[in-house]
Amino acid sequence: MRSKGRITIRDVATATGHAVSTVSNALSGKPHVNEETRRQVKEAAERLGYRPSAVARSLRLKLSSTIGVLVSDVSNPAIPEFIRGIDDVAVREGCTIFLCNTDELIERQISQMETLLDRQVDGMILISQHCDEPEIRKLLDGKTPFVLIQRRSARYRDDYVGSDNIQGTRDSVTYLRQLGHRRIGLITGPLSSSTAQERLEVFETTSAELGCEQDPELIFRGDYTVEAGYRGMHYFASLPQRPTAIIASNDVCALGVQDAASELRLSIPKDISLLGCDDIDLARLRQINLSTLRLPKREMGAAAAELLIRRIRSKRNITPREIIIPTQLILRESCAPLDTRSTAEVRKAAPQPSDS
Amino acid sequence: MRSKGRITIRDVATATGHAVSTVSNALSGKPHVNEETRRQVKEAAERLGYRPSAVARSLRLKLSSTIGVLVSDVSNPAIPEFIRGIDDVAVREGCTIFLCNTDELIERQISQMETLLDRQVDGMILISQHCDEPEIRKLLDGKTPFVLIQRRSARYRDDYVGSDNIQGTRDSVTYLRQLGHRRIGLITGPLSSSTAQERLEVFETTSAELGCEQDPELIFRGDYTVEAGYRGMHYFASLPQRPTAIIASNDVCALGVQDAASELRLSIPKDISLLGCDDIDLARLRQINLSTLRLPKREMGAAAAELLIRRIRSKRNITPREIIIPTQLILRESCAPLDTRSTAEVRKAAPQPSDS
DNA sequence: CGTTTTTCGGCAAACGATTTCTGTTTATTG
DNA sequence: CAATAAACAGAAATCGTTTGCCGAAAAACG
Repeated sequence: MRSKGRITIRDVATATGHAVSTVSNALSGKPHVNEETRRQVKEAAERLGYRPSAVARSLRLKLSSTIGVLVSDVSNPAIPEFIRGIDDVAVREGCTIFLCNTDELIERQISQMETLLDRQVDGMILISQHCDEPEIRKLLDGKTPFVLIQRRSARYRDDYVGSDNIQGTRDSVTYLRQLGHRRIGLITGPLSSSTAQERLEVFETTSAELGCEQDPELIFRGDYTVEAGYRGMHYFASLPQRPTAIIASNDVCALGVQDAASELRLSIPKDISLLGCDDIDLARLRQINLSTLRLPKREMGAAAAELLIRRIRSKRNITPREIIIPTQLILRESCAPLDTRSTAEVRKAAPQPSDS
Repeated sequence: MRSKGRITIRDVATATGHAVSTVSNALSGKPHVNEETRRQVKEAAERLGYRPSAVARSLRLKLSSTIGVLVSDVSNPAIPEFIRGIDDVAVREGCTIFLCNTDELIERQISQMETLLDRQVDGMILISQHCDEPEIRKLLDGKTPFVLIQRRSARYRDDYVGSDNIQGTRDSVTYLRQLGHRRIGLITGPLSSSTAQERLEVFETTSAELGCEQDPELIFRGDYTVEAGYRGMHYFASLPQRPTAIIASNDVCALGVQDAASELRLSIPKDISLLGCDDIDLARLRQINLSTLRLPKREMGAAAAELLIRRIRSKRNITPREIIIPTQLILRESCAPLDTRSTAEVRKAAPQPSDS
C-alpha cells in the first residue's frame, strides 16, 4: 500500500481517517481545526514520513520558494562570498537557490534566465554585467522580481545593492595621495559595468582635485580577472614613466598585478604601491597582504536577498530601492609612502620631474 | 485574453485550433503528428512566446531535470572549481543545479537534503564530510540517486568520484624525500573524511618505507581550513625539532601555513618546504607559488555530474561505480632540497642528529 | 466498392497539493 | 427548544503538463 512511490497527503488522510482538506488545513496551521485533530494529523504525518511535494504546491500556489542566482563565474573568489550572504538569508527564509554560471556570455545568460523562469523562480539575483540589453530586459520586465548586485542599469531603475563607489574611490585616491603618490595607475573593470564606470569617473575627478597627474596612459582597461591585473602591471611597467601606485579594480585583479610585479622583480610596496578592492578572504594573508577597499560582500548578498524576498512577499507596489553600502579602506602592507624610496628609484620611476 | 498570467499550452492550442495533446506531441517531437501541423504549432508557440512550465512537467513526469549540490562551504576556493565542473555538464544536459551550503553541520545538511528531496531533484552530488550517519542514509536510501565527491563511505558502496590518494600521497612524500627531507610534518584533514584518512595512512607507510622519521609529533590534525594551516605551522614551529618540510591537507590549509611562516619569519622554501594539495587557481601566482598535488577538480565535478546523470537516466540496475582520478605533482617554488640550507640552519632545525 | 490498416488528433485522466463550497454533525448559547 | 457556531467530510476545481486510449478520416488493399 505504502510501497508505491511517495507518501502523499492522501495517504496521511486515509491513515488518520480525516479528509485531505482537513489534513492540509491542519498541517499548514489554518484556523478552524480542532487542536486534537491537528495533533493527530501532525503525528501521523511525522510517523509516515510525509513531506509535501514542493513541486505540487509550486504548481498550485505559483510560488516556488526558490530564487535564481546568476553569477558571472563561481570560480572568482569574490563571487562565493556574495553567494554566501544570499544563502544565509535564503536558508533562514526557507528558500532554495538555483545557481547559474553565465561566464559573462550574454546568450548563456539569456538561456539561463529562461530556464529559471520556466522553473518558476520567485525572483532572481544578478551578479553579472548584462542587465541593460533588450533581450535581457524582455525577460526581466515580467512579473518576476529581481535584484541587481554591483551593476546598475543606465536606463532603468531597479532594485539594486551596490557599494559606495564614489566614497570608496575617493578614499582610495586620497589615501595614496596622502602617501605622496601623484602618479597613480588605474586598472578598470569592464566599462560596460556601472560600477567600473563610476569608479573611473571618480578616480579622474579626485585625481584632478588632489593634484595627481592626469595622464590617459595611467588608465588601463581590464575586466576583473587575474589576467587583466597581470597585463596591466606589464603595461604600466613598460611605460616610460611608470606610476608609483596602482589601484586595481578588484582584488583578483590585484593578485594578477602582484604576480606580474614579482615576475618583473618589482617589489610591492617598495617599488610600487598597490591598492585593491573587495577585500577577499585571502587578501589578509601575509603572503598577499593587500591593502584594499573592503566591500562587505556577504552583507551585500544578504541585503540583496532580503530586498528580493521583501519584494516577492509584498504586492509589488513599492518603488525600486537602491541600497548603497559603505566601503572601508583596509590598510595592510601593499602601499607605502612615496618618500621611503631611495631617490634613485624615484628618479627612475619619474625621470622628468617637470610636472606638466 | 493573453493578459492574465503565463502563456500555457492551452493558449497555443486554442490559437492553432488544435487540442492540447496535439500541441504537446507536436512540440516534444512525438511521432504520429502531421509535419504541417507540427510546423504550425511550433510557429504559434514561438510567436506567443510559449515556454512549458517546468514545474508542471516535473509534477507529471516525476523528473525535474534538476540536481542538488551540497557543499560544505562555497567560500572555500576549492569548492567553486568542483561546482564549475558540475555546472559545465549540467548546462550541457539541460539540468539546473540547486546549490546548498551545509557548513559541515549535520543537522543543516539533513534539512537541506530534505528540501532538495521535496523539490524532487533527480539526483544529488555531495561534497561534504557527512555521508555515513544513519539520518543521512535514511534520506539517501530512497530512489534518488547521488554521487559522492572526495568522501567515500566506510559502510556503503556508492557512486563516488575521488582522487587517487594513495598514489598522490606517495608521490608527495617521495618527492620530498628525494629532496632530502626526512622529517616531514603532515597537517591532515578531518579524519572522519575517508580521503584524509587514506592520505594519513599512506603518508605513514610511505614515510616508513623511505626512511623518514616516524614521530607522532609530526602529525597535526586539521580540518581543511586556513586556520588549521596557520595553527599547524605554529605548532610545528614550537616543536623542539621542527620538521624540514610540511605536507598540507589542501592548498587552502597551505595558505595558512604560508601565512604563519611569514609571521614567524620562516622562509618557504629556505627554512621549510611546503607541499599543498588541490592546486587551486591561486596556487600558481608568484606570491604564493605553491608546489602542490594537482587534483583536477573541474574534471572531477564533471565526472560526478556525468555519472549522476547516467545513473538517473538508466534504470538503476548498474552497480555503484567508483571513479578514481589520478593526481599530478605540480612543482613550483615552495619546496627546496634540504642541503641548500646553511649547516647552521639545519642544526637549528634538528639539533640532535642521532636518528632513532 | 467494401474492408482493413494507418495516420492524425481529440478526450480525459493522471501528477499532488490547495482551496472553495456545500453539507452534516455536534456543542454552545439565549 | 431554536439558533448559531465550530469542526470536519467530501467533492470538485485548479495549477500546466503528458499520455493512454479511442474515434474519425484517409489511405491502401482486395
